Amino acid sequence: MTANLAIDLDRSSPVPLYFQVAEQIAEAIRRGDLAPGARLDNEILLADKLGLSRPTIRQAIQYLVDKGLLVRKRGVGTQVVHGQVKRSVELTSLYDDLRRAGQEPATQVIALEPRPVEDDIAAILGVEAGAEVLYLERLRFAAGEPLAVLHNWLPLGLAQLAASDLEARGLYELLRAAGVRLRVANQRIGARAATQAEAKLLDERRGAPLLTMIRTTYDDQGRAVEHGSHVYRASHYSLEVTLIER
Amino acid sequence: MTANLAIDLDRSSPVPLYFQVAEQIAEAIRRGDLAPGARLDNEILLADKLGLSRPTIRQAIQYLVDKGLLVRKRGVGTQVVHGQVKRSVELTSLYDDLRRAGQEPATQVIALEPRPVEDDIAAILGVEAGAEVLYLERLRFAAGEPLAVLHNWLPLGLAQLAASDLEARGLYELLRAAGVRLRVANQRIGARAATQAEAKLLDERRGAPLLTMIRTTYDDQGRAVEHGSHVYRASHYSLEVTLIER
DNA sequence: ATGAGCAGTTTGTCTGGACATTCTGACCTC
DNA sequence: GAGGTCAGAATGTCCAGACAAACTGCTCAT
Repeated sequence: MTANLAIDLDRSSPVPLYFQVAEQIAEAIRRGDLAPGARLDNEILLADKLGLSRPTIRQAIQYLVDKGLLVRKRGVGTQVVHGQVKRSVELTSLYDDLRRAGQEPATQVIALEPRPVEDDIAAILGVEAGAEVLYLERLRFAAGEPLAVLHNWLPLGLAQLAASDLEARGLYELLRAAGVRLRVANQRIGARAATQAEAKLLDERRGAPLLTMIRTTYDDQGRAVEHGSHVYRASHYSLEVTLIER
Repeated sequence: MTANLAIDLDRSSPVPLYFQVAEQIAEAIRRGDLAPGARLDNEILLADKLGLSRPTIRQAIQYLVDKGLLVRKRGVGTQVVHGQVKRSVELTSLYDDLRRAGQEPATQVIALEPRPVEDDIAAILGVEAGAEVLYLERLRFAAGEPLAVLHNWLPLGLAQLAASDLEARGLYELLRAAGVRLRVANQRIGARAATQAEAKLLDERRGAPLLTMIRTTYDDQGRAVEHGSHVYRASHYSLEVTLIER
């Protein structure tokens, strides 16, 4: 029942112990050593086996519960969730997602310039009305085909963004490299018909269904660092999300 | 800087202390007593003030960080996220969402019957191929207008679902009332054009953009308890999601 | 047979403490 | 004035233990 999984710890590593445990359990699930429905050893036994305290084990398990890989039930135990677990929801940009899927993303920068901010965007980003913000418009390709039109507004001074950088890497990756730490994002997802201009850019017919996403991202100080309004070709893209009830 | 918020605890209540703290901080944020960007007292001071231990305070704060209301930064402190925080992502059904928004939802049950399962659905639900599952098809209205067509498949025996129940309440609410504890859901969100049949049901034109959602929900034992394939009128509905980076 | 109650198991909550790591800002040196 | 250094402050990690609550399955009485 309780698979005997081997977990080795490196106490000299800077990687937290709870994280080492969590990673190795997750790996065992991915490999199939821990089948869906399998029960883990109870926390106390597990702590004993690994020479760790129970809080540390709990932290590791909680981490995986939050990611949707495990479920816990008082008086019963901890089990692996049935059904292949999809990639958990992370704060990634489309570019990262595509590259991970082996899709060879490419980007064409249409606009990259400071621009006086409109009032609604100013309110969202928390900058003064009339101030300048960086306006960015891109066309994203995957496997040689146009996939999405991306509009972004960013406060000035966050990072030095060059068009050449944006054509080689994703926006989030560049922000992270510039020391911005993304923490929270609110997204609104909808759909609408393509306008003629959008249809032309995306190689679709006017009226074709597009997936729309409006997103605002905040950093670890709670400041808005990016606002985006994007449209995707529904025929070529869909979004995946995992929800976890606490 | 650090707002002096009054938190009172009831140690005789069955509600966990960390949750009482979290709720009252969240309430202070909603009320505006804690403005966006405001810093909380540090954990040790807070623990001291409330007569709680630091781990308990940490648990309360972590809960709000996970919900996207707060951000923490080592060496600096804990701050309220800028920008009005939307309702966090919870495992709710469309029905709950609509009622919370004061939209007066209504439901018309089109089909509710056991039916031999198709192979792909069987694999998703983890039931044997050829077994029977409950098939459910509903048309959902809001404010008198058709809003979505909902298709669901459920393992038999989970709950006794009557059409009259389904017309008065949401599916998730009924499942919860029957003792099913929903924990994790995987969703895929996309868009496509309406077929003629869908257009007729939803009072749209053929080809109108629809938001699609395919969702599988698991309970606290990791078993699939519901699979749904839904389409929404994009002109009347959009989804909101909050992502948090750990 | 059937139902109620009880005991064991397991996770949930909470305490109190220790040390590590990271960030900020002030100070000092060159 | 520029740059590096260091101390203080805050969160991050980890430990050891205690009691509470919920679930399961067994036992016992009816």
